[in-house]
Amino acid sequence: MSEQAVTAQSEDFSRWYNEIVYRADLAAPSPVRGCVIIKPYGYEIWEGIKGGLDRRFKATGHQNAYFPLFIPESYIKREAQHVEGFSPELAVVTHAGGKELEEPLVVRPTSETVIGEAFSDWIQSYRDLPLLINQWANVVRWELRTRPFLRTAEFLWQEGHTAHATHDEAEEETLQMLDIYADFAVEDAAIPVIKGEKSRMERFAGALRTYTIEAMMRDKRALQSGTSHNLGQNFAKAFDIRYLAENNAQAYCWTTSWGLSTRMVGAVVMTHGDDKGLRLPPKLAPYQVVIVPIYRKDDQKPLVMETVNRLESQISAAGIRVHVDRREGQSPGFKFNDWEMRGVPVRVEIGPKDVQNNNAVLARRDILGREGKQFVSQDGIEDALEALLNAIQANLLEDARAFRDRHISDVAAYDEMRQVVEGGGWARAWWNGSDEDELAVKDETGATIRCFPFEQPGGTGFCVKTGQPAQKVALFAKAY
RNA sequence: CGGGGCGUGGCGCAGCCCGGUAGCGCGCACGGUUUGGGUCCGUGAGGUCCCCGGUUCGAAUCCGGGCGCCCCGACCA
Repeated sequence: MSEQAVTAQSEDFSRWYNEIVYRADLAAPSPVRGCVIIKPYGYEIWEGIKGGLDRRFKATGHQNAYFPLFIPESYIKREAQHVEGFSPELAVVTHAGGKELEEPLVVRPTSETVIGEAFSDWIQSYRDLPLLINQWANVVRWELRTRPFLRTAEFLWQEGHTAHATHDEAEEETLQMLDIYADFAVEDAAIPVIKGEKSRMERFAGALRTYTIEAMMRDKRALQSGTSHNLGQNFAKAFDIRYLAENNAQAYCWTTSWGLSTRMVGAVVMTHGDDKGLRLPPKLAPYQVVIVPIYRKDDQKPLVMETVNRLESQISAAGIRVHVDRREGQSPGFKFNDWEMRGVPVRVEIGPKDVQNNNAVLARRDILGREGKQFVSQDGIEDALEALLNAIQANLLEDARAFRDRHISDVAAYDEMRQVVEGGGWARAWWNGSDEDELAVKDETGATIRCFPFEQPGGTGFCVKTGQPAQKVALFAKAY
């Protein structure tokens, strides 16, 4: 790791992002174009995300299962819009076992089709419904341009797939899962998100409706951070997912799917990070607390380390993830910078003076310098840390929320919208345009409709593009 | 697929124009020094100079061809 400072966010945000990802040791380049190696520190963040979501899925009655990586090519083609949406980015296996396959196998870009096929076997009766399944998996989408975590050719995610007896139940499920994503984002990742519905253009290939949570990154670009789709009966009809109702009549199921990916790791980096590196929300931080021992000469070392070891077990026993930096070659100053780069929420410094005074220095990552430092007694340090971690979690959320709200503007005129978007902000405007109008906006301003927020101002207005009366407002932004 | 750039120890680069012992910074190993905000000094390990062909006594350098990667655009979780 180089010891030079990273590129400032203000200077070149995307360069900043790449440097942070590699220098904070989240990921490493892979031999295959568009793929990355997720290193342990990055993977632990993902594990935190998995844990937070999985708990919520289970609590709402979902079960995990696993479906094959390979999908017969013909499956993908069964739902018309689905093929059209995914064909360009499929990786296809044509040979295996030294022979050409009779039917090529697609490496799954998503699993609606295989799971739909399975569901049609599993579901016979209304008594089998609802069927609530989730899988943790890798998927492949051969994207033209990739960036670590934000868009890679292969990525990790969870995809939920459910089947229901009625449209309303499916809709309820779709919205419930969006709520779960939003709750996770806000509570665990400290990322404020806006819930809303996607426009027709941005809808999932084959869905009736797509809902999204949208987050604002530190460069003010929007990141779609999780989506939930009401698939209607489209996949049920393509894969013959039917059930026998109470009245002894056959009916097609109503299905949903919803996913959240390793992109969320990128969201955490870009929502909270600053020029010193990552700032991890305590709930997702692999290490919530790092202890840096400080000693001048070898004779001080045993004394300091004795205290450090004692505090380590004391803090760990309180359920706080703590790490002691026992590296010999580096100075404390180096370690301070290193852990700031890696975004550890709280640093504990223990030196000879602290040993003598039964003290410890706590330094918080979200407030750098003297202002963020405090001296506490070693007795009950775990309580002080607990409180501090909570405060940091809350502060990161508040910080991100304030930043976001500062950069969303209501606009009435098209020129105004163009201005806002050019300045990097998000524009909220009345909309009743067509697909063509939406495309035109993208061409002319670079912004897309991120969503029609659930939270609407009420009343009606005039479309920012067509000038016609409009029923709802849309959120426009440049997106990742 | 259009437009630009680049391939030289693990990483970042210089050398190429004008052919002649392959260099620098970081990192790594060892020894010492230092340690409360990125210590300093010394010693050392580490290279098919992207690949193939050509010119030449001699090619990282010149010529021809190929491959790969990065950035910008269109596509996208």
